[in-house]
Amino acid sequence: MHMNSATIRQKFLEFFESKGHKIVPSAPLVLKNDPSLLFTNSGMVQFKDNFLGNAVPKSKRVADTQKCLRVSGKHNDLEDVGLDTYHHTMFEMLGNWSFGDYFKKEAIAWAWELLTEVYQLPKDRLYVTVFGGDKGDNLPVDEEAKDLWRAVVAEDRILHGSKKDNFWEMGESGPCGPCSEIHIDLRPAEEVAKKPGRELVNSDHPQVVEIWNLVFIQFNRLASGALEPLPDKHVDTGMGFERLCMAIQGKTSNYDTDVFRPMMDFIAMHGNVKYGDNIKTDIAIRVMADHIRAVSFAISDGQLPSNTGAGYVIRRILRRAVRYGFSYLNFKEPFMHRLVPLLAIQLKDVFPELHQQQEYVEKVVHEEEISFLRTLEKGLKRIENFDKVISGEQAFELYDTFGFPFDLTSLIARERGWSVDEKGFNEEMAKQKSRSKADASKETGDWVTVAEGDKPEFIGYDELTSTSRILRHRKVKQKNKELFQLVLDKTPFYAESGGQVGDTGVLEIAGEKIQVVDTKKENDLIVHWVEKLPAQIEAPVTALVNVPKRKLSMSNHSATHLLHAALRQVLGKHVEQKGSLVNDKILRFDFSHFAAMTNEELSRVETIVNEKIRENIQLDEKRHVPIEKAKALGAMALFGEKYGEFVRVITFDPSFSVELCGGTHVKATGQIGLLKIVSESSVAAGVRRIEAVTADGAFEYLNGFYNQLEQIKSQLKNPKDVVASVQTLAEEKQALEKKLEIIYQQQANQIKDVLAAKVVKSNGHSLIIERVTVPTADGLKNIAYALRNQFDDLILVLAADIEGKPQVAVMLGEKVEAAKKFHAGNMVKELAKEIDGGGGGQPFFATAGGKKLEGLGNVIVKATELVK
RNA sequence: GGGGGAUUAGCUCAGCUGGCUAGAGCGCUUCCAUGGCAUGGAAGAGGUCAUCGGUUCGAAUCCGAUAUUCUCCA
Repeated sequence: MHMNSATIRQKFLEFFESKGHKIVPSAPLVLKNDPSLLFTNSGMVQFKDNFLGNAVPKSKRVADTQKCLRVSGKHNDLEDVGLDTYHHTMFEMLGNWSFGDYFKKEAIAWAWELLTEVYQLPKDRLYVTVFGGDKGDNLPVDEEAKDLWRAVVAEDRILHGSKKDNFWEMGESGPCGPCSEIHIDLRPAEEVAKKPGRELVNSDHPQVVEIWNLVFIQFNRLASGALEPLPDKHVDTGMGFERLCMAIQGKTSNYDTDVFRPMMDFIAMHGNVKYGDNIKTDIAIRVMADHIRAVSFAISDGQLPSNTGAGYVIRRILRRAVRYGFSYLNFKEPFMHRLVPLLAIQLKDVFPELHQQQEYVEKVVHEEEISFLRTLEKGLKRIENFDKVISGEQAFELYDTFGFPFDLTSLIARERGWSVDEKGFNEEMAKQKSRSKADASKETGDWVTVAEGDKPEFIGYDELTSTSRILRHRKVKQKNKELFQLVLDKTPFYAESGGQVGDTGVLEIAGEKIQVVDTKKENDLIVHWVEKLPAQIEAPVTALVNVPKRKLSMSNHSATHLLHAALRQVLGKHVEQKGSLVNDKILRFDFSHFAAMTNEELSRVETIVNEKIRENIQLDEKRHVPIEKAKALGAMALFGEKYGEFVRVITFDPSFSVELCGGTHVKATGQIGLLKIVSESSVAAGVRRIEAVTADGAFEYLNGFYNQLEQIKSQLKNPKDVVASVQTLAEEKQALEKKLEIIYQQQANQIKDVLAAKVVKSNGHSLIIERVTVPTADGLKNIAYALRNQFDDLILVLAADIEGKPQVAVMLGEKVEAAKKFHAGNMVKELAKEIDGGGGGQPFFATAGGKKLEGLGNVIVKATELVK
């Protein structure tokens, strides 16, 4: 049966919609507020809070296709992608969920119905697995699932799986449970006849593969390792979209489906090769076709390539693709960015965020390619200095310090018949890793429940104090520093999010004051970071936010909205927020724009914002607005931001600034007082950064300048025009320096002439041995060089008094130097003894300094003897 | 967050273990040659060697701190 990939995806969503599921959009690829994960790596990530009980699900039945990214983990490593025919960095995961609603029965029946009836996959090629039990966890075989399968599948197609394959866990701790997988055998009939597919399930055969995993979440794993049953049971399923397409379209590789093939043909055409002709070029084509997806979607979700964290992963993925193109397809110029439009069109209807930002993504990719190609070029130059045997340290330095990939080093070495010490390289790498690990070690303890409570409530939009209770706490150990995390039933503390920093403040518990050093979100949980636990953990807590700090943050945050709107007015609608930081000192706003802003543009933006401040526009805050309605109001939603069903809308003048935002804001813009832009700079290709200060910060900033100017003015005796005055001063200084230089030169010349007149001809040499007084060592040098230019048979010894310090200089003429009878360096060393000093230099010119000024006379005497 | 590197003329860079009065190519200015030019020739301007401190007779070079930037690891 033939179906294209778009149809396959659509049928999945339609199927579950018909079974009462709500179809939701994919969450962004890049995660915020989750310390345990950098990227969405499976469909369930966006529902984590539902499983953890921290959030109420939007609907009890949900289905979607989710963008996922995997670059490391037990089954996945970036370096494997492209080598085989089934690993990917970015992939789509189709999934259906039940939150305390249906369980194994429906999940199993529907999965089977979809695969065999809608997709018409052959039943005689399908196998299912069920959890076979585990002694360590004291769990039996999942008989419930097995019975349900028996209703549709022959007994001999139902297999038992180990804990590794059939018991799913979110992480070290948290919700988990047994799972049931559906596998398909895609081998040709003659091979199936030789060996039954059931023997190849879960044995890494590229054509006997898992296509769907149905997870039945029924336990919670504690940090101690023990399991406790969950009150609500959930279903979490995930089906790899690309693999499903392969199965339905009857291909033997994910890359042969219409998900990848058009892209690969495009790459092959421009690389002047044919896919399938050569294993090396095939790998390169797959790598590029795969990686551009991960990179493009990460960027469209707001993650720029960078040198830390998630951004670094994106950089690595892009660089790997460039590397393969460079080495095997001879792409010496940026090429990857040209794939972006193809991808944008292909997935326009599924993930519109890329299509909407196509130009921006292209630009970022292009710039990143250029910079990496430059890195490669520098590395290639460096390799030219190596020879035959490249040591592990050399290869590692090239990689670690200069970013030159190891496989390129060994490739080049192979081409030239050189050798590379790979073992040595790996050893250096291991050292680097252990250094970093030692630094990053962190231990997180189990949550200790103090009191039961619903989802903690944030009341900080309206209140800055509250009377609360501690719900739970835990210990976190990081770099020998012990901190505690507290969760309150309700809190006025704002948790870091949307760029605004977390609140600090004090918790008062039974007379004890506990400092809150930071407040952060962990998924939807508001976590207060404190340095110690209160003695009376169950007593009521008075929570007091640090008000002055918070107010400044509010001022900066509201100003950010005004700035955003003003930028769109001045520069155009292509301006989109790409990041922001708001604290009590400064606001930083990153946005997409392709050129540096002119001073005129900056001042227009500043003027608009300050006008809006003076208009003292009242804050219009709407909570719980349905997202569709908010968008209809013209609210700016950000790419890469995860929004719930209901959102908060912040408006300052409906015709000026309407934004979806969870941050805290001033009651009216007048409270901002003043906004002053401090700097405008570039962060990446197509992204500019503005830093600004407001309120007290702006006043201090401008006052600082004012005071500085006052000081300068008074230093200059209060001229009418300070700027002109400074300019004149600088010009005069330069002119004076020139004059002084000329005078020094003249002085030196005079001394030189005097000395030249005292030349004594002796043994065919022009001898000058004199005591002089000069202002600087440089002057002494100049005189010596001038005399060398005058006499090619010169032997010069000068004993100088330079501002009370003895100095000796010896200079030889060209001929004397060539004769090699005298050596200035040796001579000066001998003479330096007389002034308690040391020195040296080149064969024809050397200097020495010392401490004993009275010794200068002896220097003359000794020098006279030396040249005899 | 931790490690390594870089910062020299407007631009791209050289300057080895401290010591040729800090260089090259491109660009710039002036002049000469040709009908024209990414033309050829000649002369010239342009540098607090990132900043601050230290070691030394002497620091672009060695050491420390700061700033900026590249890069690897987490």
